[in-house]
Amino acid sequence: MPFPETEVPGHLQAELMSRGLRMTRQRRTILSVVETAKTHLDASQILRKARKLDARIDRVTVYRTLGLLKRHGLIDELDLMHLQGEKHYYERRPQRDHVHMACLRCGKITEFESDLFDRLKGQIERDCHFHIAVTRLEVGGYCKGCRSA
Amino acid sequence: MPFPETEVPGHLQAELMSRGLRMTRQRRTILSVVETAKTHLDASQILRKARKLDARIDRVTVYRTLGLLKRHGLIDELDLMHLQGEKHYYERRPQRDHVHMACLRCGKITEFESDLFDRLKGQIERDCHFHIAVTRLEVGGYCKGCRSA
DNA sequence: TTAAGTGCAAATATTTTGCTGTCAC
DNA sequence: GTGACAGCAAAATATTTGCACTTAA
Repeated sequence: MPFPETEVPGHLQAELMSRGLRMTRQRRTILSVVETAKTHLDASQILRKARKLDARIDRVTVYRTLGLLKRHGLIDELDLMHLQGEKHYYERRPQRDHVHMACLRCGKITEFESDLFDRLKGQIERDCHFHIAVTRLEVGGYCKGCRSA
Repeated sequence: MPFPETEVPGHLQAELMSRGLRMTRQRRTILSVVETAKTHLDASQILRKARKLDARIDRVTVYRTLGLLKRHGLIDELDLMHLQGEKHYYERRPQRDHVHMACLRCGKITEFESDLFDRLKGQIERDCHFHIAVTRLEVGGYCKGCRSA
């Protein structure tokens, strides 16, 4: 397999169709925006990018499609420590959960994967008898550049 | 010392005063609500409880006081996986960070402290050269009771 | 005394809902 | 053909801001 499962282009579309959901013109457009995003986008940014591909897309449809993807566990919702208002950001669900670090000074978002995080999740499942469906680990602080500045 | 630092009654008030902030009747009331809360409260719940102690408190003052406590690192803001809408919940900053587990079925919130979490934070600080100011680890899933039901 | 804080009203931001018409299957 | 979906308008929810009045220090 040339790409990891979640990075195959059209993966989201294939997942939704395999669940018997209808693939509309609008959904295809929104999914492609989410799939090709290089940063964490909020609903308004997704709407703007989707409209560049197809002007006939309503804001509500973006919200409904994001809700759909969320409910099916295909994307994760982030707050990024509410660095800029109360909006939510979205990313394709990764194979491996990661930490989101938000610099409180420059606003930069960094991601970090860690065995300790994987082990912590295992510990939670075992010790708390809690079946984890989704995780969100965000830390706010100061990045390397901003610490020394 | 009879109580851990953050649980001393009046701790929040003492902290704010030591930082040269004015202690108004309204602030005292709101601080006491936050300090004595037994569960995670949102702004509206805090307002309601504060008004039982003193009817002359405005919703805006609650928001401003919560913002103040947040900026001074005296309380933490939680989303609790947005289980009920987009409101935020607040808790006194604990001595030791913990995981918040939110059951997606029954809505129960559980807290869990873990050495692995402490170690993960240490790893982030070292490996990413990131100085952590605040953390938020929330996991959504199914609690023991709901898994077996 | 006076700068910080409060209350009120209004604004802003984000997301959701009701309903009618449209389109994927 | 029909039930799922989209668009539009409006509502709901949560929070913030401007400004005149009040009060802690």
